[in-house]
Amino acid sequence: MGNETTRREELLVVAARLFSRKGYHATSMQDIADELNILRGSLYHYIESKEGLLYELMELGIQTLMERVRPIVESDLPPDEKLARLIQQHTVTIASYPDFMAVFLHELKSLSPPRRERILAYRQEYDHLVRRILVEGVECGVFRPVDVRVVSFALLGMVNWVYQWYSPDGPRSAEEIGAIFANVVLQGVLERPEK
Amino acid sequence: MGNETTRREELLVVAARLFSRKGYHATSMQDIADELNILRGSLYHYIESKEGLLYELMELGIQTLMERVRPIVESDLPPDEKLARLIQQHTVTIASYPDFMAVFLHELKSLSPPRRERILAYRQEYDHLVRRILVEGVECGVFRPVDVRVVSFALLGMVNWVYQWYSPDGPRSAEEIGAIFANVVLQGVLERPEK
DNA sequence: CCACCAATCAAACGGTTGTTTGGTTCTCAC
DNA sequence: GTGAGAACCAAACAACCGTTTGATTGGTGG
Repeated sequence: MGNETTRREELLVVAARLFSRKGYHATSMQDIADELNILRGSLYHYIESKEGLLYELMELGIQTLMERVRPIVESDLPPDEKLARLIQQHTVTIASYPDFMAVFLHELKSLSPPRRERILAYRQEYDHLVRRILVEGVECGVFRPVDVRVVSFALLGMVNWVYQWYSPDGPRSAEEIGAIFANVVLQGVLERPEK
Repeated sequence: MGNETTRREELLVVAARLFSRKGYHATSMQDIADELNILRGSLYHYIESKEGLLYELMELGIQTLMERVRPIVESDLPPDEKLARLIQQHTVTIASYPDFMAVFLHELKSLSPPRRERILAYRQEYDHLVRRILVEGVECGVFRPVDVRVVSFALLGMVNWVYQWYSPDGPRSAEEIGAIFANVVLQGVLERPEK
């Protein structure tokens, strides 16, 4: 780790930025090479192919997300606390690595079937983590008896959308946004009468 | 209207399907022409350019959404009822035209700046509609004093994400999904003690 | 000082891209 | 039955694509 970045990591970061801003197919090897001040053929000293590069970026994205969220799910906190922390952690992670996360969320269709299958497996694993919390909460009566599948999609849409509008210069930090999200999902927006 | 579809409308439908499945840049004029059984040069009898075609599809998407949602916002229903109906209508619209909506939500970055600006204006207009309901609800005490900006993004993420997973063959109709969404946003998932 | 190796260049490859041009076919109104 | 216009073809255009090959550079350990 430390402060040194290898040339290869530099390549990955540049590619993630370009892929997320312009899209995978709209970004040429030329574009990436220009940013690194080398010729486009030279990129193949670091990567196997353009699509291999895309796959690597997406795998990095989903793995980062998963290793940050899994400990929460497997902890022994009460379900409502787990859900709140998951929502917040997911939000913060997306805000921390917006380029990688945008690529991961956007470019699944740009992968060839075998690689797409592998990323889809990751994604389903992650979906399962989210649902486990909901099932747990409903079973022990902390949550109302909601449709777990639909609510988990609602939740994922809410947090995944963050990369579309979040800016570090905005009025709220990623932590605050995560907390607001969690609050809405748990309590709803409706004001309640005293009794 | 009626049952007759012109060749041009056929083109738009085919293009929307291909753009949404493979992405704009990954879809060639060849691909579109093949689907219509003509040569790719012949497409220019109907459209001005590939990007002009994309713009037209996106405009169709956002306009459809807006003309279905605006009457709800401008009605004189109470804010909680307005919000529930907006969420449901948005969900149903996305489920009804998934190809057009996916293109509208995904391909903004594929437009050149002038056209992108115009679509962005539509989108901001739509965002404004959503926020108006929230502000209204907070002001008259029906909603808790939430951060309107962040909550509106939460809400939009939730409903926009629908195109990623909805299937007409799934266990729930778009109307049901919309109702579940509205319920979560209004009430939250938390069970509440009797008193 | 030599040998190695990572990093990069230079040049070419076959293929595809979006778009233009000018001509052809077909249908239908008058 | 002739003129008009819509629908489409055939062919070409320059530009760019991802990838491969073999040579070259510069630094570093022995």
